[in-house]
Amino acid sequence: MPYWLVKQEPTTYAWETFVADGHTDWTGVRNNAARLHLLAMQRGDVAFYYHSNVGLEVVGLARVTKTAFQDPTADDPRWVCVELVPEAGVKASVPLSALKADPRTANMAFIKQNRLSVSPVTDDEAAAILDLAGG
DNA sequence: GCCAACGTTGGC
DNA sequence: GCCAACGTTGGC
Repeated sequence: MPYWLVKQEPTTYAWETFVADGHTDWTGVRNNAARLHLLAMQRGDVAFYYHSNVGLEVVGLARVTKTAFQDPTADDPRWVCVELVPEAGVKASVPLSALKADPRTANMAFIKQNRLSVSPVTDDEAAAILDLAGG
């Protein structure tokens, strides 16, 4: 089961807003590496939800409910988005500092390339994040 | 406010 | 096709 990490600034679209909405189309990705990750997402995959800029922590888990389709906010039809629904909040949010400090997560793609808005998470990394989040 | 990392653009 | 310049993003 593949895992992912999506990040968003809470001032733009906070986890709490996402929960209130019940679902969202993950639009606005304009980076080719992130685009390839969107295309690789399968229905049922879990994505960790990370607050960038403000908060700097993993705050919840989302589930992919629609695989990649054309991003309606883009002129170029190459850009795609997926639909996500909030799955669960985490017991304890996991700060970036904890991810960096833990050898199990210190080498995550997300940490090495923090500008990527969608990045893959390995099974081991996902287990470690869930552990840090209190299960 | 600064700097590092990365992608894009444009001149050659 | 290369590479310097620039813009954007994100963390500190």
